[in-house]
Amino acid sequence: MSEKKFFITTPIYYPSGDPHIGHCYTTVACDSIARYKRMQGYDVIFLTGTDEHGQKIQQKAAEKGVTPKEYVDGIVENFKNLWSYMNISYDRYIRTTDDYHIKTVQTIFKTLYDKGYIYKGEYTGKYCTPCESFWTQSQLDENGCCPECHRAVTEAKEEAYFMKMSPFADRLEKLLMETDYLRPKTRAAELVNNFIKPGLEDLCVSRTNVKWGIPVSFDEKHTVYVWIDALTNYISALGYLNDEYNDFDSFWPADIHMVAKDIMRFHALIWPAILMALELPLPKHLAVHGWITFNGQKMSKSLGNVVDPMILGERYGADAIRYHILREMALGSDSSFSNEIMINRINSDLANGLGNLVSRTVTMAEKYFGGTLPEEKTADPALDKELISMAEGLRDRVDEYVENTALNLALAEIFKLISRANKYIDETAPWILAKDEANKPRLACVLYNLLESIRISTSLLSAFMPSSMPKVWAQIGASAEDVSYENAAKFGVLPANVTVCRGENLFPRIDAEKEIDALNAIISEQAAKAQAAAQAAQSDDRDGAGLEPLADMIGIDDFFKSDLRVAEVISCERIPKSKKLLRLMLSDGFGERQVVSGIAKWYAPEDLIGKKIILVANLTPAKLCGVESQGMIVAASVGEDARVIFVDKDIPNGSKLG
RNA sequence: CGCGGAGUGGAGCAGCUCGGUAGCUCGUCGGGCUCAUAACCCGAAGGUCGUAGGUUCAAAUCCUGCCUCCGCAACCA
Repeated sequence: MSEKKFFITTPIYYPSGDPHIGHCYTTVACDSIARYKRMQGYDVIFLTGTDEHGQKIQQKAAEKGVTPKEYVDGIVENFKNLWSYMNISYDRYIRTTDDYHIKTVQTIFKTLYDKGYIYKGEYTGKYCTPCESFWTQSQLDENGCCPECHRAVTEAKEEAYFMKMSPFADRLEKLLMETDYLRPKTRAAELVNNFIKPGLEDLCVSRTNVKWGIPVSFDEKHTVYVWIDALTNYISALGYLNDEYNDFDSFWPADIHMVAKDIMRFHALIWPAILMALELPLPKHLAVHGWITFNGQKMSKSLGNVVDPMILGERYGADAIRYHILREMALGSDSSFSNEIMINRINSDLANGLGNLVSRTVTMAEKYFGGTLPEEKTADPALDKELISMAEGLRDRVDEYVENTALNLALAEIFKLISRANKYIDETAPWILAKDEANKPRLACVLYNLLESIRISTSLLSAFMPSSMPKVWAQIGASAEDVSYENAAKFGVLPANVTVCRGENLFPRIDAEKEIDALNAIISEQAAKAQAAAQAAQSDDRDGAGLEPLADMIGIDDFFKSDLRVAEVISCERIPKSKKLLRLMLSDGFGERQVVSGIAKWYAPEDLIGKKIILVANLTPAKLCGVESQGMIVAASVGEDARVIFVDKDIPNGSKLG
């Protein structure tokens, strides 16, 4: 057991569907860091897992006619298969349905209650079942639906436990602004200004209408709501307040929690607050990365552009995918993914750069020396010095980048040496040396220097591309000892009479045009399937694809509660400060009234003036952006868009619909 | 005047903290080489560094106004 401990985590993923390349992104990055740290001699725990509770899982399971546990068991299997395929070396896989985790969560909940941080209150709000989220009225989207998934929300009011957040506001602000907890720190101001300064709201930490979850031990009708259940996985997996493991004292606080930007908020505010309440040390770093965008768009199932990492892996190899993901990823910003970028990257760096370097070096060693270099060598410092010093210093430079979670830069640094080695071949022109027997010692030295450069770069690369680097080592005749981390900072480690052995091409060059076509075909096929599936799921009606599900039956009386009138748009203008709102003056037959409508995205004021529309005339007035709205304009939602329903000009203003 | 980020050769980015020859990767064009996976190496073209001012001997870099794009927040009765 090493004295040096290192604890790194991915988020626990929500297994409501199969894993995709977004999950890969975080996990591959953590895996590479974990492997690198192990190389450095750290005693590492690399944790990943799944967040398996909540109403959405309950519902998905019900749809399939299985128990929630059976349902998540199936998805978890798929996650684990993908991780195994991608060579993810996690040490621990936590499932929030594991007994020991449940025990920890219940104990923490009770502790926080006893300390007075958790109290019983009442929650009112709109709840989106698929997203497992409560939303305030103001957070809802243009159709009054969930701002995340745009599906209908339900009114919910219930007794609930809350956790006080205000006691931690000052410390959270300091944590974000004055420490390097958050990476990149550029997002700290955003969090502080948006959430801390306006006053942190207390956090709803229990639910009564969700059965699939961890019961509150002292009040069994309550189920622990997502935060305390999910976030505490990071410590329950170390054995905090449970008997499953005994690593909390030696591995906490975590060195790195890595997350994507959509859950940054929870890890930057709520998780530290929970730890503060428990009086536990805070994690050292929260590394936030962006999303993978596909051709500039966010990846989404509805767009059908979710890339299945398995398909890519089968075509190009898991390591090529890992490399591409890691090389493109910069902390903070989104990274664009497109078939073209990926293929170009694989071709230029892996095939042309590294693969070809290994190939030409090994071939020359075989061709000129029958595979085994002679011991007698002649150095030429003028030509060799730069390559050697670059190789010797590489490890320290990569160390620094890994330390800062800048994996893209770490890889760039390694590939600088690979490029330099390719250039070295041209400078030394081994094929000319080979023509004269007298130059053999010099030739041997050149090839040896190349093999050493390859050894050093691939030793370091093995943390990022674990399955293909051993193949290189077999070709260059390097032993396990030769490619250790220790030796990565030394030049001259391979035996002087090293024997090489040519093998398969490591990274075959990809025919870009052909592959892009093939991938596009796969993607459109997927999109078609996704649409068909959506269609089947939504409704039996063949034309129902993409439509919202039909609402519950109501009586005619309910219908007549709403007073729908024809009205004419007299004037219309944008509301400054708002992207979405238009202010309309309507003539409703009785007089004029002002209505605010969130259609500025689709209609310019002049599109509406003089037109007749349908007005919901008996809505209680409300203020939007400070402007009073006395009614609502009827519009149809077409996917993300809205279309106003216009009516015939000869229907008089004020005519009642029914 | 909500908060924050960004605008640099065809594409993607670095440089801006601490002003002083505008750099990297890919692409394009020309050349070289033949050990290698039509790979490798060299060279060239291509940029008013969003815009208008200001400070300075000197501004991509500092200051001010404006424009555009992107997140987040407040609103789509």
